[in-house]
Amino acid sequence: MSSEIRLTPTSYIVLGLLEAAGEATPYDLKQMVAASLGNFWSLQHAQLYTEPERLAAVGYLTERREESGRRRKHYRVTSRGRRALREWLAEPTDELTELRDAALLKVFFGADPEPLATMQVEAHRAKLAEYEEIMRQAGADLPEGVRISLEAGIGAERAWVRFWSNLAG
Amino acid sequence: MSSEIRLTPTSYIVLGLLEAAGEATPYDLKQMVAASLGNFWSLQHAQLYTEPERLAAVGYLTERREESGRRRKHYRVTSRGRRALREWLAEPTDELTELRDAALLKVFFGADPEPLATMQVEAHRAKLAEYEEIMRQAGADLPEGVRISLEAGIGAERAWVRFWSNLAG
DNA sequence: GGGTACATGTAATCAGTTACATGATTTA
DNA sequence: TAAATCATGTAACTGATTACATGTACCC
Repeated sequence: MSSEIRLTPTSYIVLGLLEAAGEATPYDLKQMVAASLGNFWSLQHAQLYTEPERLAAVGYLTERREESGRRRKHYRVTSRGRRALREWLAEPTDELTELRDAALLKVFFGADPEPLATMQVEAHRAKLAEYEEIMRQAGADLPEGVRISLEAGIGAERAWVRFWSNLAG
Repeated sequence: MSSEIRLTPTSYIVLGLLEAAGEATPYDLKQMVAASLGNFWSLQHAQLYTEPERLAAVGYLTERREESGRRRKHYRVTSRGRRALREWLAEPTDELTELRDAALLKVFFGADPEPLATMQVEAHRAKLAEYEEIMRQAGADLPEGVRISLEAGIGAERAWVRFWSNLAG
């Protein structure tokens, strides 16, 4: 086994999800992503097939393929994978995420803000409501990290609603 | 000239910057990006060489190469390019940007929030201060879209500072 | 005039996206 | 049982990143 690859955020997502699940197929991963993480960091389903393969090839995961029927692939984190995940988790980062907001990009280049603001206020309000609903329903039961992330999402959405509302006149 | 390519945000950034500049070399574009846009949507410098080429190949830009000396390439938007840009600007979007924040991802997967929060508060405070300084110095002279984008950045940074401060205990 | 930093560009690689394909289940 | 939808996977493509490489100007 060739032994070095660069670990990307996608890698850590796969490692993190598998660590939580014990064992999972790419489709399971897809479900998990859709359930919560996907709100702030979505992935193409194809990546959930290729990334585990990449990780398994260098010993971060084991792969077990069903012999009959659907011949699904089941993955598990190895101790090497667990170590990599723990190291990543233990290392804080001062990296700042960029906004990379398409609507804002248009404004930057001179688009009329009004129609954008109208659409964006609505979209962000909907997203905010969705988050708040999840928080109301499940807030107390969520793992701490997940709940905190949700709070971050709520904070960000509120900021966006405020921003675009101001522009909508 | 083969006539269809997909226009990405990168494409519109190049078109938008060139439209503002009249004529520019990739290096000029790099400077422009660094000056303001890069704060919320950065690009690799190599993209500022390859993307204009891509756009020129299908008639969105013209390319003029210096005959002597550095043989720089100078680009200009064609009417086709201008039309594409205008259409993109005129079309509002309800697309919501994902957070995709590396620090938050760690929290999501169970990292200890404290050290992360400490680092992040500091980094976001610094960024916020930088934005506010730009606003103080140049705010009044900035093109409207640029100023509005800057305000968005300030709003977002404030939200992050608030969020991470809460976590830093 | 030798070093250092800025300027300019191309090539190679790779992660991520899109497209394609087929098998299994549910539903009408 | 036909149609639609969900589940599962691979292949091809391409945009973006990384790495390399050289030219030009400025400074000590």
